[in-house]
Amino acid sequence: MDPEINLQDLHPKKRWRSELYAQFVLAWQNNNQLPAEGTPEKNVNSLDDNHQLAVYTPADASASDGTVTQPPQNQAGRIAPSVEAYTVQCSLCYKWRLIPSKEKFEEIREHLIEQPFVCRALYQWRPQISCTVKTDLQPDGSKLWAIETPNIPRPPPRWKRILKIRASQGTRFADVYYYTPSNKRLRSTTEVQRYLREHPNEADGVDLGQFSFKIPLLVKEKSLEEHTTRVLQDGRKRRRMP
DNA sequence: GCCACCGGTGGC
DNA sequence: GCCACCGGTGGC
Repeated sequence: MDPEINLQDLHPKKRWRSELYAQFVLAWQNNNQLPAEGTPEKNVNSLDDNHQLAVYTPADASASDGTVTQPPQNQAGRIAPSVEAYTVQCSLCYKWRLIPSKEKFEEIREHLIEQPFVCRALYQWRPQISCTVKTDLQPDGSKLWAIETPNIPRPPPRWKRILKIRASQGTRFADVYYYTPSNKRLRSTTEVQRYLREHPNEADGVDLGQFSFKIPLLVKEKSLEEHTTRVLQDGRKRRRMP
């Protein structure tokens, strides 16, 4: 039986903040490490094969999203980074757990507030997992992290939600796009609205509430630790950091 | 000509 | 100041 935290005990604001720990890990300069096409990726430090984690890589992105076959380049020839892994922080022990797939991540994210993530939720993939197992990943200066908004709905069946990191860090660091079942790219709720109106055959059972164009908040690893510590101090002083 | 990408801006 | 939205444009 999973232990459960009592959300009622937390001040709403603190509760909100304490549940913010669904995060992307972004690989910033992974262009030198693109795995050969079709090669399963097993690069996650400190994990053994039993864990069978699939890390979200550029190669995976091209396979599952069908949107890119080559790393995109901007005018300067720089390769845009892409999301390398998805991780969620356990609401009990605060350790980071890698999520085996983007789809699973979206599933967790969708209900993160009502169902805070706990290590044991990964039981299906990692039978030995519990809060006593050491953290999957530690901020080590090699990655960029971005904090997701909790409770973003999963995209409708056959639709895909893509976070596209920009190659040049100008006004914003990423964009969210939705791809329709017929692979048309939409970039705002008004475009979604119009598309659904003009394609009633694809609009069945689909409504605007299922879409969110919110991009995650980019944070430096250092800030991430400070942020985490601060929230811990606010919310649960007696908990130990992983 | 198309479209992916990025910057600008208007509304809040 | 933030962010949702979309126009412009450069590369293909």
